[in-house]
Amino acid sequence: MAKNGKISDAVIRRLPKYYRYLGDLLKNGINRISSNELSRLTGFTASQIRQDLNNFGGFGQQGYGYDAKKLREEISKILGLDHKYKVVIVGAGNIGQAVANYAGFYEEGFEIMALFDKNPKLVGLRIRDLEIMDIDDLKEYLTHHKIDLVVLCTPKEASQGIADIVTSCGVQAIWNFAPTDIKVTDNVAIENVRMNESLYTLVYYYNEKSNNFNN
Amino acid sequence: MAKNGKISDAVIRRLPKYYRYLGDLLKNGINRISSNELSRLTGFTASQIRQDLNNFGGFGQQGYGYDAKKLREEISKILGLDHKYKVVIVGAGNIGQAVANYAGFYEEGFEIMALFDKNPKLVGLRIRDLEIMDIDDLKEYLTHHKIDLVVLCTPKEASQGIADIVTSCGVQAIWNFAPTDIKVTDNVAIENVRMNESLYTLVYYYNEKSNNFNN
DNA sequence: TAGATTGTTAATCGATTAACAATC
DNA sequence: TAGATTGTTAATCGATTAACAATC
Repeated sequence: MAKNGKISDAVIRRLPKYYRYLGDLLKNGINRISSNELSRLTGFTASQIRQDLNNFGGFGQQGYGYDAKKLREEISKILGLDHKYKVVIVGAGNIGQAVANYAGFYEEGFEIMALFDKNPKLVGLRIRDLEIMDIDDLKEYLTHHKIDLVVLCTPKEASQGIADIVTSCGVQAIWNFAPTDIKVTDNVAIENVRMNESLYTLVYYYNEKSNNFNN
Repeated sequence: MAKNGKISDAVIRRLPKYYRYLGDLLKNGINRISSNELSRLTGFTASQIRQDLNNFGGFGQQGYGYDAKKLREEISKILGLDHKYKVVIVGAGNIGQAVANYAGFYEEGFEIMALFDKNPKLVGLRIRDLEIMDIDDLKEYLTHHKIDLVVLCTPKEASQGIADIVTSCGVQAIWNFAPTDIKVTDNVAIENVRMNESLYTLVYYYNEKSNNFNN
């Protein structure tokens, strides 16, 4: 842990992976897990796993390991997955629909409350049990509903404008799929899914491996 | 640069961001850029930017800065974006369709050659100018076409199986959107887009900020 | 030339790993 | 108890930042 008591981003970003594997273990009826075994599953070192978890408390037991169910619950609490979150999706194209349709999010407490789009061909269509609403009604909607999180699935030209609108309405979390950087005030959490950058990185490593082959 | 001469992953993952901002600059008719100005745009320190770029060569000029066009081309070469890549998408649901429909990928040289799906309701449908093919024909297709990259947009239960098939057919790059870890041999590049983990991380920071507010 | 800005080395910082005492 | 495995400190490693000489 850093001296200021803040947990580093690298640690936080490993927690979801622990959470996922613990879920898998429980599904397979395994209730006890050692840092060594978790290391084998996740690819992180056992030492790192113990360090990570000890940032938040001593969840294990010497000579035994960790109780998978209890540990998963603790990580759930740390991440905040023990709460429910009201979500609005802006941009109801493929990505917006993919998020709306992904059952896994609902199971973890993310409730899609509404979808908005600018395209008249999409407005009125139903995704699951939700009718896509007109983007012009977004501000009005947000002033009347307490929304935790907005998923930004608009073209990149529109995203900063939408971000400004939703944050001015009090939304404090933005999940951005547009390939652009969005500026928000310090009280707003923002997380980018950078598909472009991911693809370019993949291509770099693809070529690196191919080149090695030609050596 | 590490002693072994290998560029660190952290450096590689910053390159696409440089690449993007250089493109924006060129679009705005700006041809000259200093590390200081790039720092302001990207949020990385000027020192880091100079370090990063110098891993690959001295692309700048003292007293002047960098030529945006030249620098962008160099990064393009480093990442391998100066090549064309033949791409097959497996799983033609929302995510698969989103990738297929995203024009930006085509512009960067990624040619979608075919889409495959298991769902008979999707097979035969057209996405852009491509007919969705039956997953049963995937192996046959790959043996007759040299494909660089497979995009995995299947449910997580199917992804390892598909990965095994495509790598056995010689595909050496997998872009995986399924929320699971896939095992491949060392000659295959794999890159995961972990939407779940991204969302959980966002929620962590969202709660952290809210808690601060309540202090 | 003077000013600007890179390229590059050295210093710092933080993250990861190793080691082992504590203890179940 | 003996064996196992955590929690935690110390050592190492690598990444970032600072500084400045080189040079355009």
